[in-house]
Amino acid sequence: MLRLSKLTDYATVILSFMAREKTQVAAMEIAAVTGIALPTVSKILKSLVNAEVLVSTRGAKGGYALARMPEEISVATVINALEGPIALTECSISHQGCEQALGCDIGGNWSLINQTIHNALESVTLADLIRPAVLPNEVFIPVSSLYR
Amino acid sequence: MLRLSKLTDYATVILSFMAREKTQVAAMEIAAVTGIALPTVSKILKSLVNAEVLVSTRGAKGGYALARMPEEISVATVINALEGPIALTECSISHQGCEQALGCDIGGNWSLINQTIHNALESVTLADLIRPAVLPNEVFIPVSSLYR
DNA sequence: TTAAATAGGACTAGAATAGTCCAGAATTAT
DNA sequence: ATAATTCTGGACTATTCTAGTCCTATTTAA
Ligand code: FES
Ligand code: FES
Repeated sequence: MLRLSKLTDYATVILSFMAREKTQVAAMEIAAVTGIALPTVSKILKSLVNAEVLVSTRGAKGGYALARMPEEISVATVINALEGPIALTECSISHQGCEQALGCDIGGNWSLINQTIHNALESVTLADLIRPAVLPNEVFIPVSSLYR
Repeated sequence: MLRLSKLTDYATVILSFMAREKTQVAAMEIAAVTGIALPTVSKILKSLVNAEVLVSTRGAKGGYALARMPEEISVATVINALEGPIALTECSISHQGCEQALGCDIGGNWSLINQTIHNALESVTLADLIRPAVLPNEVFIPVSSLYR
């Protein structure tokens, strides 16, 4: 289904909240507001700090805050923080030693696809996500999916 | 990591082979050529038939063949066949009843992202995959060649 | 009728994800 | 100082998803 992991999804929710909040907030507060369990929130925040998307302050009155402006935090960065490098195929990452299948000599054009997708994700920022919604009218849902 | 499932990867390998072959081939033959185990090949082919990417002929001398020209089979279609609808977030699919997190009111702009990615995958066909390779960004130049 | 294929679906094992928990370190408040 | 608060790092478990296998039925050719 080419989906984002749940954790990444949560991350965008959390970050959206933080982008609106603008002030430093504690993990517990985020958990309360979003309805995501504290340990899970905590885990996500830790990943985001490691990826330098957030900065943290320890101790009483501590908490988390965005490391940069929402305009400068791309969706690609967030996905990267939670799920590692964005790439569709193995060979796109390692670029060597991929022996998925003996008869495979695809290689080339996949990286073009990967690049395209990466660009798409890189071009959307947190700021875009919290904007009222540009709404591209209709979302296309394949008929076949309705019958599963 | 936003990756394709292994099965989908296999599918592209198999389809690439079939696109070159052009004639009807049996599952066993494909298994032999690609090095993928027969039951697995079989499973994938069945999915592709259901998605109408392939047509099958039963009985002795039966086998599989592309249902359309390689130019008319998009990567999006293939992914769809193996993994279901392409969408990054839950709400993009059901468009209702997504209660991932209480505080979430993202919605809108994600579908823009989804749409972009879907377009990217829709615009690449089987024919593109088997083309010698347009080779974008990184091109590997053997060090040895630099000294000639 | 027999052999060669695909069709469909059940099933198992393994891997990845989601989620929890705890002991430790840093900071502030008392 | 001491206590309370809050993040840190990693281990751990449970659950879900994926990959892969296998079996039985059906179709077709010879
Ligand atoms: S999938 Fe990596 S070489 Fe084909
Ligand atoms: S992720 Fe679905 S509503 Fe927010």
